[in-house]
Amino acid sequence: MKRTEIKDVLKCDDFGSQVNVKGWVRTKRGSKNVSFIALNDGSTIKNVQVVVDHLVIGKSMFGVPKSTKVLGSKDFAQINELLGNINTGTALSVTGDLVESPGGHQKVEVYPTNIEILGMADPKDYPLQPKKHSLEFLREKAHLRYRTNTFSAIARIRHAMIFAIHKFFNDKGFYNIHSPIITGSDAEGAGEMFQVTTMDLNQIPKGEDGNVNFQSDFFGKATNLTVSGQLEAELAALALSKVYTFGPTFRAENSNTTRHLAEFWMIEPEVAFCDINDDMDLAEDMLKYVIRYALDNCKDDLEFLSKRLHDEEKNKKADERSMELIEKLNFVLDDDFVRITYTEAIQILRNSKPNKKKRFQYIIEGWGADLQSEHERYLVEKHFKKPVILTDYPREIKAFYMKQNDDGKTVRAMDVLFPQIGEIIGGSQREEDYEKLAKRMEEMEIPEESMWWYLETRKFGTVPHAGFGLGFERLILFLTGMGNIRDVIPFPRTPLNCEF
RNA sequence: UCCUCCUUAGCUCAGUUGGUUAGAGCACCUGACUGUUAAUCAGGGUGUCCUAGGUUCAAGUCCUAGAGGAGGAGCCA
Repeated sequence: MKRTEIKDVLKCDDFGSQVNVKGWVRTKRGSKNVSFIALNDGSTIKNVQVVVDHLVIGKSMFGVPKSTKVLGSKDFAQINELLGNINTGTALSVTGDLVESPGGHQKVEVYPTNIEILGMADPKDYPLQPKKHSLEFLREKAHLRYRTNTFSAIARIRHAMIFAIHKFFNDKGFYNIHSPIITGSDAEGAGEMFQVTTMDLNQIPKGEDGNVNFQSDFFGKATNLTVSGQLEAELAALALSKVYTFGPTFRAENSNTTRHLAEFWMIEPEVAFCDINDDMDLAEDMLKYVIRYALDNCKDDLEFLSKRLHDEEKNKKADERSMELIEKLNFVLDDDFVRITYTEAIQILRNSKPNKKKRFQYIIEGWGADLQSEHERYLVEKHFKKPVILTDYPREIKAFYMKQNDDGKTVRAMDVLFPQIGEIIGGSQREEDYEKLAKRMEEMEIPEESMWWYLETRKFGTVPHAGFGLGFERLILFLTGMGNIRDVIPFPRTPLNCEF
């Protein structure tokens, strides 16, 4: 019989019809004559309840005579063995009647005439119990944590967001670009890189100067994993007009926080004939689109995660609790993001209470200081109480490729700041003037010879263009209300941790 | 990389000023129960108190070092 997914079974009202469901047991409860099995197949966060009448299953599967009433008789040995092998984690194929549930917690349930055990799970060894586990414990069981409500919900939302992002850009006429994962450029300027080599690390060939000789390496030169697809995306945008990348990104920073991964996924749109204002519009539109998509398509999972967050924060003081998850998502949709310049932000921060009362760990003295997370959080969570886009940062604290303003002091950077997670997007209008770009690279000691291809786009038909980078896992953090980025990617890579 | 905290049963955790045989809830095992909703009821402790040294008559508890984990900061997305 053809399998029906549980999400469809739960929607069905064709009572009396035969169905087959397959899935993994979440809990089994039972009394002498009847057992209740909650079965989940990942198609939805909801379980289907399988109600096993011991006499009925005995009759249909093992030919136990209808007249049998003595439960201890040997006719029941097979039934008891079957039920004994059904535990949390066991994989089952269940065939039976779809019936309207007399219980209050579900509309339908399955009344089986046949149960096949597809894969057993010894309850003495299976680590997941029908109870709340700590996220730290589940991180160590990353191979099994998909089988929990929290992590299956996150997985489904992650998928929905991947799809929504592609749909958003496709509908707007963007082309998806596969930027390279192995790069020969060591000047992407976005952080420490992982080296890629096939050399025997015990016998590294050295040149006469004592430095490593990469000529015998696979590519004949030093290579790394990409830290950004932006530079390649710019090349594509200066031919295709509107492009985006969505790929893995690698940073070898020794960052030990709830917001950093060594391997993460990044979305980087790049648009020609576009200035920083268009760039901000695009960023705001995209964030609102995908949040709207999640609210429209991931309702059950978001409701579960909202409840989870609420339970988690029960012990916190009222003013330390976060906003209810779905309310928070709607809140982002309802208002325009605040757009202010770095200079205006400094003014606000200098006059703020925590700055005057020296509550900030880093006191804002004057223009030019880099903003710390405490300052960003103050602006977003206390002052404006909505997402903020900061623009026109001092050029000294930003990357070489950002377009320089006429004031000679600032660049057309824009950072989108969200509550709790801080910087979710970093972007800029790019410097399209060859002379200015080359001069800035020289000042920042970026070797021109390794970036000749990038510079050539400013020599041949250069146009104003802009783009940004969105950290995918930070988006998922925000959407799911989770507190640690290691819980929104299936197999997190962080310093000293590359399990699975 | 810096700062702070944590590590006791399968899981979550309690364990007082150092003092008999180290505890609870859940899980698990045994049994009871005619429809449960993280079922309930009765019984059962299943332990390298992270590791290695040290102090002490006596260490889960104090000291030193190490390992692992978490939170915050920096870097950033």
